[in-house]
Amino acid sequence: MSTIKDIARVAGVSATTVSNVIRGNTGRVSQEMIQRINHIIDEMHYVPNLSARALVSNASHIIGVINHLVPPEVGGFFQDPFHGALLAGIEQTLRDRGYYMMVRTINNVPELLSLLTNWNLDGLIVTGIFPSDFYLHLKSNSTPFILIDSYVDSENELQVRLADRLGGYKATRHLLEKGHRNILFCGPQIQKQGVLRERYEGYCEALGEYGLAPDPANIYGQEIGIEQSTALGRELARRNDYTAIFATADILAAGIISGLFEAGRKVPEDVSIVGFDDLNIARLTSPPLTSIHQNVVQRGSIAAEMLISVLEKDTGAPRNIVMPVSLVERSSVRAL
Amino acid sequence: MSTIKDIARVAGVSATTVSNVIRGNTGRVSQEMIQRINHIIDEMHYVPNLSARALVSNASHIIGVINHLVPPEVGGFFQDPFHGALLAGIEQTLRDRGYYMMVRTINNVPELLSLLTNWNLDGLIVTGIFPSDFYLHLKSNSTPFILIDSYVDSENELQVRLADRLGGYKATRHLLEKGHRNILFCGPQIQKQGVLRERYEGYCEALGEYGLAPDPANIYGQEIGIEQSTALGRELARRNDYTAIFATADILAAGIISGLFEAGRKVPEDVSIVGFDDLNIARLTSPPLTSIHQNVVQRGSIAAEMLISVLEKDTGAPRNIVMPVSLVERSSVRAL
DNA sequence: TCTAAAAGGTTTATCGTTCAACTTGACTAT
DNA sequence: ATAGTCAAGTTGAACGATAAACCTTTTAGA
Repeated sequence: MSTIKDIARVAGVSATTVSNVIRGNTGRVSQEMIQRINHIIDEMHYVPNLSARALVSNASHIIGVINHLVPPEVGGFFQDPFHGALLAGIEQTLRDRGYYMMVRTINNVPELLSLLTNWNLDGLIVTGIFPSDFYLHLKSNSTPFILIDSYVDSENELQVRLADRLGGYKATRHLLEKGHRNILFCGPQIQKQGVLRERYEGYCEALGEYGLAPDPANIYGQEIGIEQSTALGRELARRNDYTAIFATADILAAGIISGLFEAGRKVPEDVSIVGFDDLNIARLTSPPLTSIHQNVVQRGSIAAEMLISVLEKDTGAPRNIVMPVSLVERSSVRAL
Repeated sequence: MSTIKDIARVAGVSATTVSNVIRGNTGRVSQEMIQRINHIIDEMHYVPNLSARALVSNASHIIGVINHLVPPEVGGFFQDPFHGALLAGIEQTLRDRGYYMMVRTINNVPELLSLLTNWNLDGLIVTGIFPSDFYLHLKSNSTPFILIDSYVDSENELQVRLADRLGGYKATRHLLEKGHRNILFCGPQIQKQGVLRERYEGYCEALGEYGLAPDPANIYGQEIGIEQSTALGRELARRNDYTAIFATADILAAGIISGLFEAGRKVPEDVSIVGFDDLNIARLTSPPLTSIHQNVVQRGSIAAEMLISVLEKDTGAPRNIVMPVSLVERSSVRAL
């Protein structure tokens, strides 16, 4: 493997000059020399050693992608299709912009801190739900970070949010417009705040517009694992005082459909259902799932882009984006 | 951020001694000093800078996970559930063994080479189907690598293969035993060699045992994207000279089921189907899918483990593993 | 008493880059 | 003629760690 000194020797200049050419810092280098050096670099297949560069310049060009608390029932981070789509977008953008990506599951604060110091990470993309002490440690560290699905109530914090409330509203409103009145709400435990809370509020708002109030018996705080969601489907097959379901995640919806099917209930003939996320899986259920669409790949991509803007001191770039949602109609909802 | 010198100063020893303690190279350090240094390290929240270590020791403790040619129709690498499961296993093991993971999509040879020199990667886990010139470049480089789903005919090459032929055989045999005689084979273009070829050969072998020969009209070289697979389902709904389908990937099977459903054909009443991989999605289809199971997460984990064994000079470790397959019966096959 | 080995370190060079501070020669302006 | 400017570099220290070679002091044995 050739080093910058090898190139310098062949070109008959100092390493600094080569370094300047490589980094486009060519103010003090003649045109011929630039050509010459670039040619030699190609010839010798020279590639800069980024560990060395990271050491001296204290910037690694590595972005860490960390995650926490993606439920093991969905197979953890990498097997969760939502996070898969997110990663696809993140990776694409980081590659295009010349950054490397280091993905890591973080279980506790020391792991977080060692990740940061170990590699001089330029920045961090934070996915999954993070406990607040993680957030505090991130704040007190100088490494810039952007939050994706862990919301913080601060306009100044870098984050890529989603119009979750509107999504919940649109899903419910759609079912109401199709004539449904008794609509179940299924989603992981609703917290005081966060994604789920917002979707729930959208659900309540839509009901309100039709003069309906949420009935506690219609709220299922269900985890989105496969076992749990199919089990929920079978359980729901035993009730028949409702005609529709709003599931706050496609994988949950898919499980419910499967559970209902096993119990002999048909979608949409017997039960209508609307999902959320519009992941690939929404097109693979039988019937294909009507869902609230969000562009997850793009969301990852935007997160990466925003973080890089901050790293590269583009102060005009937005710090807090709310991505839109839309309803995608397929075949899982029937008009009454 | 404190450095090794800060620790050394506080402890009143040289940096080398601290370095020795950190790396457990404690032959020449007194017990009291070890305690003292460890205590100071904790106190000062010292974490070694791994770029510096990588630079001097020419070993980074980073393992690259590279992929190529995962069809965009399935959403690329990260959105493909097979590769997601693989990554889950890889990441888990790498973390446990103290390695970092750098995931990167490689589109051409220069990208491959720069990845290698940039970071002094300790090793490479290669996923996805790789063209042969990639393989040649990998061979000529000194970085150890292990292949997962790109087979090479060499007992000496590090790889984690699957009993694909047996899988194809078991799937087909199962359908035959249930009384099916006209069985379609659906899978991405069958090559002269590789995974698909082997599954196809297993299919032929099982047919042969029942005195049947594969009928070219029954072979569908279908890509596994969502659009294509649901389209195939609709297309297959127009034929009715068969009773069963062997789909060589669960996502393909799921699409076919969905397409058949749209066209009004029922699984398993009208058509039986067996998938391959037994991914999470196999439990979410309606009906749940009978599939050939492989432990993908474990496969990733084993690959990481094998690579690390090589890195750490464990010469006794196996170099070439073939993982088992088994049939998992769910509800997508009906006995005739 | 003297020597050898063991215990417990230290010193110095080095990894491949970058960065701040110099240098050198040619040209320009007065 | 002489200072001043500019183009086109060079030099040497640093980044944070590791590795090889070296150095003391203490202890044991003959």
